[in-house]
Amino acid sequence: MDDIAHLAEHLEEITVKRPSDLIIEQIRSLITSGVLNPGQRLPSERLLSERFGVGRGHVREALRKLEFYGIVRTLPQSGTVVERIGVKALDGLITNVLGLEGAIDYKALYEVRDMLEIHAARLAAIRGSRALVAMIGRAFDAHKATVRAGNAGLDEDAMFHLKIAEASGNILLRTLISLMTPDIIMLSEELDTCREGRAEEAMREHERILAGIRKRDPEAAAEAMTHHIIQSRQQHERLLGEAGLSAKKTKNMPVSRGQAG
Amino acid sequence: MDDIAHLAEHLEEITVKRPSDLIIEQIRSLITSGVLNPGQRLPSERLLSERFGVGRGHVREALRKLEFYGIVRTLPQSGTVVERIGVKALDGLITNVLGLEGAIDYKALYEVRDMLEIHAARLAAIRGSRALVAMIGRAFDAHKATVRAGNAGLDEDAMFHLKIAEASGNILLRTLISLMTPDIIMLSEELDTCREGRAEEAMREHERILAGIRKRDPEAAAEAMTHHIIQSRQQHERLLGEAGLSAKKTKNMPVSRGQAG
DNA sequence: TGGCTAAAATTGGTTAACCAGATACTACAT
DNA sequence: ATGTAGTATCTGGTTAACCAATTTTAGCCA
Repeated sequence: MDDIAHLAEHLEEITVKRPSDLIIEQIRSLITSGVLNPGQRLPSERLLSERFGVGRGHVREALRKLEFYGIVRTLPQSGTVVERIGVKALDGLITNVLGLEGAIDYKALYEVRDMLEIHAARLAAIRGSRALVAMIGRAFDAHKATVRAGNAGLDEDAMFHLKIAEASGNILLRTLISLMTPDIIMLSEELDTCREGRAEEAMREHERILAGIRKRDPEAAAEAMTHHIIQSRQQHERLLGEAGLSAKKTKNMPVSRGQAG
Repeated sequence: MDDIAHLAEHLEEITVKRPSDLIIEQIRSLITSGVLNPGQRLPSERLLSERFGVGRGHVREALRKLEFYGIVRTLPQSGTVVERIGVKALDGLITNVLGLEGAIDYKALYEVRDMLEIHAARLAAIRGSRALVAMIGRAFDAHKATVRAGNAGLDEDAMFHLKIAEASGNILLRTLISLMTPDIIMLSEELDTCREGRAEEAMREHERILAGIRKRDPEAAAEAMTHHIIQSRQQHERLLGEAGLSAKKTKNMPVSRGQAG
């Protein structure tokens, strides 16, 4: 049995490249080699699938991915065309698409999220409608009640942030914050970040953010959100350190997942 | 014929709801009504498809979408489970998923992009590796050469920004900037933003950004990027105004497109 | 009774066949 | 020669059937 254990040491992890990624690579080389030019129509899905010796589903998946990143455009019953973008940019973009290996480390996630949340608070103070600000207020009340009842209130905490994102009036901002929310919630749960009165603390920080938005004071709201986020982050980093997970990766971030596993 | 013209006035635009979105709504009501709890397994794809009277493909598309937004998780040959997140947050997240109607207006796109690009420049100055900073330099040289040759150089311009995003060392940031790049390029092309020496101007602004990154001066880099972006934006807004397209929408932003049309 | 094994049913993954709409082509009338 | 109607073909969209891995369950043995 020791032989096997010894053998195992030599087994390197193999990366099973997805069929769709291989197809994307092929399409990239078609573009960079000049066989396929911007604005031009790609071969039909059927042709591509039989040429690659794989089901049409995989070809479709690859095309959806490229369409998602704005590299091609599929017209129903007509065909798929390469966007009219310079070849260098196309090459760079496709490289990025293929570059999203696995998961994203939390440090990266937090960095982006912080930026977005702070700006969302600012925008909510500037242009959040009366109704949406009232929604934020209700979300805060729900959070407060849950925390006062002795619960962690992660659920309500997240809703508070989502409502602010909604009130920002920027649908893209809202969507991106929405995308990151599940990971934040699950990590918080895993680390039990709400221990030792942190839930109560977070609630009070929320109160300041809400006050800033209600006063229509963008900088106050942004400052309060910055403070809240710094506090949360310190707590997370401390707990990640305790658990020895300083470089922990997410499992859920969308950009890391192929759209069809 | 006047009758027909008159009739046309009364024809309201109908929204053809995607099958996948209808399925998502059903799943949401299963969750909010308590029939389906967080952590629990969804019915099989087969059951859902025959229950909804639609092909399994549509069910799969709906599940991919929900998985993309971190709401469910599909395990191969095993089943799909709802993430262990509070019901309120799940409801809010699904609402957001369904809320992404059509396209995104450019104002929203620019707001988010600006935030991200400025921070990317800052991070690139702080932690961009020597090799990556050199890549930014080469991208700048290529842009400069193209502009000096009298071309718009949109392609090379985009590459410069992408390289900075790469040097930021934040893969998520890089991905998000990458996502927005095609729309920016296509709008710039459409508006012919590089007219009247704007290309040369942009190139000089790039030069300042590059200098900041090379000096490892984060704030200088961020400031230069801010200046560059303000200039670009003013140009864009002016031209959008001229063309009477002040509320123009994108056609490509990923979050607005279902992953599988 | 408890634990193990093997077979059957269920799962998502994959492929192939079919459908309706868009396109390109051809024949015909002008 | 040219514009046009009709048809054949090709496109992506959709569905259904098949496959392999997993899970469950029934049966057996200690």
